Amino acid sequence: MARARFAPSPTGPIHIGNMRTALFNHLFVESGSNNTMILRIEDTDLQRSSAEYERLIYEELNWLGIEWDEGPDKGGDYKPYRQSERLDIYNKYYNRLIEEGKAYYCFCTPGELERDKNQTACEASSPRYSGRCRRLTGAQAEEYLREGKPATIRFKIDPGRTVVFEDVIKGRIEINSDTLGGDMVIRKSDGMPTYNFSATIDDHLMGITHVIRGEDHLSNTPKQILLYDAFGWVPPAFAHAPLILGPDRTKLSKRHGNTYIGQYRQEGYLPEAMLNYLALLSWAPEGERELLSKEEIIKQFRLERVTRANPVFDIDKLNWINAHYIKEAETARITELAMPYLIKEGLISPQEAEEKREWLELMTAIVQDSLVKVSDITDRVRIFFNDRFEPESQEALQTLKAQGTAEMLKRLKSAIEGARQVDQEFCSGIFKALQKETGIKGKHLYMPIRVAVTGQCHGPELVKIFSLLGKERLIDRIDHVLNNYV
RNA sequence: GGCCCCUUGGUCAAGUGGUUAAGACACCGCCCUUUCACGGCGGUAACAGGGGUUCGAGUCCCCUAGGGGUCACCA
Repeated sequence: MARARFAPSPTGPIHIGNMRTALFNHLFVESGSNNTMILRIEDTDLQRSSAEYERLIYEELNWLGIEWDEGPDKGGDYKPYRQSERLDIYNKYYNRLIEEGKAYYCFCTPGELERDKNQTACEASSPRYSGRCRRLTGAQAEEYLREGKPATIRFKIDPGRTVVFEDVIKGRIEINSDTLGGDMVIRKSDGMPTYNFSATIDDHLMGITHVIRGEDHLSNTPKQILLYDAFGWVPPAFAHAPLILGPDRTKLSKRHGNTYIGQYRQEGYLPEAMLNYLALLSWAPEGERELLSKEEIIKQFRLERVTRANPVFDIDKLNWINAHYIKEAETARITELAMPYLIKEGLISPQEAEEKREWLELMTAIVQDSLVKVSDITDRVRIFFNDRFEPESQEALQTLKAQGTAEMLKRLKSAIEGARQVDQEFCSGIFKALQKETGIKGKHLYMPIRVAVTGQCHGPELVKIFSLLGKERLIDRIDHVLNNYV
């Protein structure tokens, strides 16, 4: 009966690291029976949050197959699930802390705080709030409030306390309250709660039993535990997963190329590949098989088996996994996914994408096994579109200029003209016959043919190329080459 | 800088005091293929360093070094 939550801020496209956090929550929830996944939108940063980014969160989660039982779009017994709609709730708890003397209004201006910070910066330890407004009397605070002075609310953090908790992944963690920066702001002067406050209130009120998140929140945890204590609540279990690093061992960021999950989707990575790879970062299955379906991963997943060291994001391995799933996928699906790339590349029109679907699927089948990501398809199938190509290189051109090529191609052309179909049977027959008639064999036979029908020295099997292009186009291409390059 | 976390091959990682220290990606080689890709087989390569504890340490303890995180009226 565990309840876990994924609580993103709609302040940008969803990052690889966030996605893995969402995934770990999902795997954890699904690995038990009767567990619940909650999606909570933490939109308390008014400047940066937007409805569009919230929409994107749903879209990306759906793409990867991460489901939730309660959320802004789904409702649930603990609604609302958007923090900006929970302000009344937070008010109640600020007041309670103030009444109990555990929090107070602070009227320090940003300038004052800046000055304090610069002063303490000289000291060896980390900066902390001076506690100036803590000493204000109730009457003074009332007075300032009446004057309309901007105020935050601060939660008292007494020094000399040791906060201890047992992290499901990291183990026992002990932190001294001296290092927490002093009394912390729980309500900003714009009336919004700060992260540590709203997360704590909501996690408690929503009955969250397991907080699974990135390691960057490890240092927030003691502050939150102090809040739980102040309210007399029992904190949930915490599980902090190590952060994903770039190849240079710094936190994964834009400098490392694609960091948003949507970019991978757009490049033609399959969700099952992404999910499989992400699950393999900081976690390993018990057996030796690494290519696992979501169901298989769920069956084995346990938070306790998540590693503590930071993994490096390895695009090579993702590519390998993705290529595997592309090979395994239905050709119809890959064809469908390939359409936007072919259209964008100008290889086909949107109408052709529909009308010539059957042929396009035959084409996709030919190159499917060679794709690392779906977008690779454009380069692989380009040879099937332009009938007026030039030989790709000097080498290709030389191949056509070889002794006897013209004669051989003419014979090939007339054989095709006379053929019912250019299929496997036709091909093996005509290739054998050409060998006999012209005395050209091996590489010297196949290469000129390949170049004559595609312009390239490399590509799929000739038979497949023949049957896909069909009689007319083959003849047309051979004529074109005969007239211009031989 | 203070505090916290971490450290097995280039990368992901198995390993919970006794192993020839798994496996995967990448790389290299061979095979398949009259091309490319796919595929098959094989190979190179690791316990950060130093002290302890122990009959015995990748596994436990300490120190050093390195990496990461965090020190906001951002989440």
